[in-house]
Amino acid sequence: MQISYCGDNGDSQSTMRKLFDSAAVLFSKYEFDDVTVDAIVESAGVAKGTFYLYFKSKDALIAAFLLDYVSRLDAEYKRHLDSQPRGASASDLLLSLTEKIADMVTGAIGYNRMKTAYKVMLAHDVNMDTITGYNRFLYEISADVIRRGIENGELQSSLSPDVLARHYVTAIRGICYEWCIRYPDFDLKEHALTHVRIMLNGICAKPGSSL
Amino acid sequence: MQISYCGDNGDSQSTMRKLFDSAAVLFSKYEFDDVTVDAIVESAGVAKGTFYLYFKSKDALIAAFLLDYVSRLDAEYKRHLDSQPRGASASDLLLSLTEKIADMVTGAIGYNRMKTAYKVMLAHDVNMDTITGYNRFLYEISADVIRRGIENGELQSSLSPDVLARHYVTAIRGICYEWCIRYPDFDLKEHALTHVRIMLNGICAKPGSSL
DNA sequence: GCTCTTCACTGACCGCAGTCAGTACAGTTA
DNA sequence: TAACTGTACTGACTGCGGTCAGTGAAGAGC
Repeated sequence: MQISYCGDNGDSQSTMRKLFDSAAVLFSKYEFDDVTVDAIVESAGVAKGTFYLYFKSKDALIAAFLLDYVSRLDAEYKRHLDSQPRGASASDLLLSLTEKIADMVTGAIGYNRMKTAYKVMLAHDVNMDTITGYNRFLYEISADVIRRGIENGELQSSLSPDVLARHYVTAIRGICYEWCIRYPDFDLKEHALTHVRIMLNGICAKPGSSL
Repeated sequence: MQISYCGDNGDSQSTMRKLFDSAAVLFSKYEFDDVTVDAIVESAGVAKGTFYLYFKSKDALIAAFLLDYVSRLDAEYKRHLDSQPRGASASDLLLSLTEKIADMVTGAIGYNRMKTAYKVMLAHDVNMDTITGYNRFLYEISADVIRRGIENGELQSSLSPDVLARHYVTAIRGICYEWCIRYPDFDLKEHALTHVRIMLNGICAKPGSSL
């Protein structure tokens, strides 16, 4: 896993790694909020000032941690899609992807990490491009599904697959945000599936299909 | 305007008002982040501890400030809908409402207030029910539009108007969130209108309509 | 008169994120 | 050898959100 911000000459690289790895250990044990920068630097055996040579802020470190996480997530989403039956329709694929995302969010990722991620993205002084940038792998794989659906006539829209994929991801992100602010009184998977069905019916060539 | 948390016997009420009003003045001049609790209590002429008798946290005060704001916003949305021509279709009303919301968000409310609102909602230890609760007026007025659309056969869905309204508001909130994290590189109004069109086509009885 | 309780209010204090003037030391030049 | 430069690192310090033991005044009961 590659971390940004590093001048990579010997020691400085390893200091950064020490900080990142110490933080990763602490993050796996405690909530982000409960892990102090003091604890991280103590565990890494460096002074507090050193931390800020390598990370612009605590949020920046959290962002680096999350970016790493997200790229592995997207790889898993891709694997999930690839494991679907050959003849699956684009709608089914998109719904299956949605279900998979909901499962990951409510399961492996969990409320606290999601909440922190959404907070950090709002901070806006931290580079979260791997998560928010349109070159994120998730945009690519959902655009692929949509493109194939359009090519075989199953889906139809005046909008490009890329634009539709952006609307899909925006919707999913919005629903995950809603899950965070309503937690635990919100069924993420059910809401996400219903929303995607509403959207799909809007771009389906054959209307009147089940909702 | 009614603020929560108040024991309302004489002096205590006025101390709360002093705090709230001092904060409101400062919030109108500076960003939320730049207004310190120390500045608020100094301006209100009370000690810091007193602040925490009336507000659970700085976020709670901001929430109270925003709640007030939102109820006035929703009233304006209602007025906007009422001012639309008599024969306007449900789709047109929903699109017009969407446009109005986008205008308010990018205009009167602005990036910083939106960002803070979305951050505070994530905090989850602050009561934002007036904004997130399903009894928020915005849910009611959008459900009304959808209900009338269903009743006159323009819209069709196995889902209830209330559920559809929740999906509508969730979508709008999600797109506003997206606007915040991409600010300023995101056309809120255009994205919101397109998304609502996608959703509408999904619940329109007459398919094949323009997208 | 006197204690006891209640309650609005106080401000010194704490924890934590983030800062910055300063140190130590390994080259580099003269 | 001496003076200079760049750089990895340091830790005391600041600012701010939030806490809590304590104060003073206004009743309640005797």
